[in-house]
Amino acid sequence: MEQKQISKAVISRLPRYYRYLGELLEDGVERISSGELSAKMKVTASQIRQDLNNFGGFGQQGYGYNVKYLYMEIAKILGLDRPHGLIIIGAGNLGQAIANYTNFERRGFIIKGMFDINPALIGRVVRGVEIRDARELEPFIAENDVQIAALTIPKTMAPEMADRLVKAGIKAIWNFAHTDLVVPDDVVVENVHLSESLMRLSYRVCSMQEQKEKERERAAKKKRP
Amino acid sequence: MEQKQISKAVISRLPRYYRYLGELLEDGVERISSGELSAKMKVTASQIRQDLNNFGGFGQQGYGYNVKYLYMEIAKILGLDRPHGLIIIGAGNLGQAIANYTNFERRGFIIKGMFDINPALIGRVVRGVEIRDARELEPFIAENDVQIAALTIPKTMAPEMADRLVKAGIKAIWNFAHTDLVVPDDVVVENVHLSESLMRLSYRVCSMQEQKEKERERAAKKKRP
DNA sequence: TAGATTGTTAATCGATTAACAATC
DNA sequence: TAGATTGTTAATCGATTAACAATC
Repeated sequence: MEQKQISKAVISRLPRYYRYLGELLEDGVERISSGELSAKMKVTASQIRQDLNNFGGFGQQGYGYNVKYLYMEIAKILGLDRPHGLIIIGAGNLGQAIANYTNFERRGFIIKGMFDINPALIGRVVRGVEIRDARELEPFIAENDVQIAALTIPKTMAPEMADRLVKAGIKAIWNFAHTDLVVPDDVVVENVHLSESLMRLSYRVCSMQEQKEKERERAAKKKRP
Repeated sequence: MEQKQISKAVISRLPRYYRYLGELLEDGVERISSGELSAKMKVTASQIRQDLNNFGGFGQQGYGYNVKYLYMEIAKILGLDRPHGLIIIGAGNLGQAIANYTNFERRGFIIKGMFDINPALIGRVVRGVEIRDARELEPFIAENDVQIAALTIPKTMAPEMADRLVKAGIKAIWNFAHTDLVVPDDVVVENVHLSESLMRLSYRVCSMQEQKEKERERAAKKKRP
């Protein structure tokens, strides 16, 4: 919760620390050293200490870190200690998957509404949340405390919808559409580009295959030179 | 398609280059310079040239890059020029969302089957793909050419299922379960941890808010010192 | 040829790791 | 007190950017 621009790399590691600490907490572990945590998480102890000290000294020399305290401090840093109103734009499978994931609500992400343009979906209820007509979007945002919009619609409609969301006063867009959105500087966009993730996977599968082939060749050459 | 260990950062940028080149191709653009592409993508021209030259010289001095050629070369690098058999483990909303995304098939990711343990889902057909009983998993993998498994099941069941997949000979796991999987070195795991993505978003929303408050304070102090 | 733009080397910047003094 | 482990500084490593010679 400090200033002086924390690096993106650090931020992206915090949720993973949070997850591991949550599991330790469930297992009844009271304290942990950076060394033990490092072994569990497969990162260096140095990195853990360095990362945490961006936000203050949460540990104690000779003791380590109190799991529950650190867990709650990271929650504060990530803003999980306060509620965030969330709407889902696009009530297809992906939108419904998000709506159905109860853990988000446990972390303070309150699903206020879902929207779609498909008449077959409008009116249906997913986990207690009604799917509304996308035309009702602007008044809904104005009347409800909504910070975040998850955008789970086709990429062709995404830029126009992003504009509407920004104009309606949304603070952040969780973008699942396969396109880059253009928004003002003070609106946060977090992209989840599944196709890019799958391509990275594909690259890694192929290079793994190549590596294995090369090894096989080398082995064959050794045997029969 | 070269060796000498390409950095992860480079790989993760390739799919985005690929996406932009695909759009340029659709728009009928024949050639583009690193400078123009850099302006479009909001990255430095230097980085584009540096990234591409990891894999060979695709451009031409004084001309730039041929869009179609570069597009196809990146496809080769990413392994999109050959088919990848894919199965989906977990036929809930998320699994169905993946099954319904036609673009994956256009990139060579062929959905061979879907699996679930829920009797209400088994037998249903999603985009021509039947949902099968998870007990049929091993023989199915043995008989069909399956490289990749998308894992869209709850985290409690994920580790056990990952073991089964590895034993059955799967090459890569596209992991949507909120947990880290332990697999042998030659099995690729690509994680999509949505909850971590949402927490990063939350952090950024909160720090944006803080920044604005600070600015407001500063402005107020100036006015009334 | 002159202009444009790459490929590539060198310089800078930032992130990670190592080391250790401070201290519980 | 002695041992353990943090917080933090310094060293290393890697990634990004700048610069420019090569060349189309």
